[in-house]
Amino acid sequence: MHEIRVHNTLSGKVEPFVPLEPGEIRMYTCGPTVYDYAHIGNFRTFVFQDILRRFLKLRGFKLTHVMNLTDVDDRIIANAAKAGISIRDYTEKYIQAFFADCRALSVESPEHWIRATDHIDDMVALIQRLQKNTYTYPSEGSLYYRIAKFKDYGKLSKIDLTGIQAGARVDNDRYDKESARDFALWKAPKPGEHFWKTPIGAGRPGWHIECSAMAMKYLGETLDIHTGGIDLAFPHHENEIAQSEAATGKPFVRYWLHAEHLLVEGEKMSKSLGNFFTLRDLFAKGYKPSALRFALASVPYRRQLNFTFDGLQQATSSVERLRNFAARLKQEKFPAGSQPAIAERIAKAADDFDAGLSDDLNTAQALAAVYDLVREANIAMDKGEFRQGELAAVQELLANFDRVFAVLEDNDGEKLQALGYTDASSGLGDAAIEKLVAARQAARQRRDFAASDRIRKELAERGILLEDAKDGSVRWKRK
RNA sequence: GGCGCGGUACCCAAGUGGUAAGGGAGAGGUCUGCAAAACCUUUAUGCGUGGGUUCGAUUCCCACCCGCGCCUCCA
Repeated sequence: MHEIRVHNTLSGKVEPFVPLEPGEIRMYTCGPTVYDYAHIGNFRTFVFQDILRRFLKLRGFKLTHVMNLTDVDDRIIANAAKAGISIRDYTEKYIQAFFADCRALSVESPEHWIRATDHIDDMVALIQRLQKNTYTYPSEGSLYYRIAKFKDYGKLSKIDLTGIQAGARVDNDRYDKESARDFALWKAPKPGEHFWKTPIGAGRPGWHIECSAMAMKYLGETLDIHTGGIDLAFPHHENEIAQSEAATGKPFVRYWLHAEHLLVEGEKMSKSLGNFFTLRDLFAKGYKPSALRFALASVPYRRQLNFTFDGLQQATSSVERLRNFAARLKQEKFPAGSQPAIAERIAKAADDFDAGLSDDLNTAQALAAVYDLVREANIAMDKGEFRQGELAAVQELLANFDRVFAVLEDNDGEKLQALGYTDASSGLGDAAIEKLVAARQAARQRRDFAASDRIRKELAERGILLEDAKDGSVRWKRK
C-alpha cells in the first residue's frame, strides 16, 4: 500500500494525507442546491467525491462523511412562491430526484445526508458565537460578517483583499455593508417571504453559514477533508473558513479538495448554449449509467473534463471490455495448479492500482493497471496457461477495482427502469432469451446455420448479443 | 489585472532528466460455419511555439501563443 497523497487547495500542493485521528476520517461535501435537477457537471464533482470516499474505505479507514442539501436559497424561495407551495414541498421533489440520480450513478450515500432547513438552530447558535467574538454587525435587519477582522481571510483562494479596486466586479450598492466583501450571515426577510423567527431576529440564513454549522455539528470543529467544485473555493469555502475559525479559534479543515469543472464540447455548460444536460437527458438518449459514471471517473479530478458524446461512447466500450473479462473469469474453467509468473503480474497490477489512486486519486493510472492485467490474463487464458490458483487473486483485484469504480455489475437496465426508462431489451425476460438461445444451439448442432443466424439476428435486434465460447457454451448479454 | 487548470497520436488520457502507459476508434490478421469475445500487427523520431541549461528534455529554466475556469449564492 502506498502513501496517500492529495492536492490540498490550502497549500496549493500535493501532500501526504494523514487524518487527525489515526484510522478515522471526517469528511464534508457541499451537496446540491435542490432548486432543479442536478446536471452532469454537478455529478462530475459528486462522482469524484464518491471515488474518494470509496477509496478511503477500501484503504480501511473508518469514514464519517456528511453531505448537505441546500434547501433554502433565493431561487428556491422564488420558485416555491411562484408554485404556491412550501419550500419543503418544493425541494422534496428535487431531493428525491437527486437521490435517484445518485443511485443510477452508484454514488454511495454518505453516512449523513442533512438538510439546511433542519439546522436553523445550529446556524443561529454559530452566528451568536460570532456575535460574541464581534465578527458581526447588523445592517437593515441583516447580520454581516466583518471580513476585516479575520486576518487569515483569503488563505484558501489566495485572494488579495487589498487588490480589490476599480474593475473588480464587486456588488457594493445593494446593501449597506462596511466592506464590499463582507457577506450576509443572516438575511432579513423581504415582504411576503418565508422566514424563521429566531433570537437573532426574523429572517433566513446566508448561504455559507449552513456548511460551517452542519460540518462542525456532525464532524467536530476540525475536519479532515472538505470537498466541492472548484468554483466553491471562493467565496463559499473561504467564507466557511472565516466563519468557523472566527468562532472556534481552531483550524476548520485540514485538507481542501476541489474538483475541476466539466466542459461540454470544450465550452462551459450553460442553458443558453443548449449544451446543458441532466442525467435524464442522457439516459433518454440511450446512454448507460455505467458509461456516464466511467466517463466522469476516468479523468483525474483536477483536470477539466471535456464531456462529449463520442467520449461517452468510448466509455461504454471501455466498460464493456472490463465486463467481458469479468464474465470470462466467472464462466471459463481453468486447469488446477498455479503459475508463479502470472501470480506475480497480478500482485504488480494490484500494487499499481493502489499507487495510482494513492497519488491524488489518479484514476487514469489506476485504470491502466487494471487494463494491463486484463490483457495479460486474457493472453494467458488464450494460451491455456491460466491456472485456477490465480483465479481468486484476479477476482479480488477486480472486486477492489469495483469497490471504487463501481461499473462492473451489469445492472444498467434495472437502474434505468428505476428512473422510469425502459431497458432496451425490455419485453424479453431471461427465460425467453434462454429458450431462443437453446433453439439456436439446436439449429447449430444440425448445422442449420440459416436458422441459427436468424435467431441470433432476432435477438440482436432486441438488444441481446451472443458469444459462442470454444467449449460450445453460449454467453449472452444485453447491449 | 489577480488567482488557477490545461495544450501528448484520429479521439480520451498517464507519465518521467535517458529516449513515449492505458482505453476507444480505424486498417490488416489469428480464432470461428459465420459472427462475437479474445489475441497479434499497425496509427507520435514525436509530447503548443521559440530559445536556454545538460552528455541527453516531452520532463528543468525563460519568453511567447492558444483553450478553459474563478475573482457576483455556478459543482
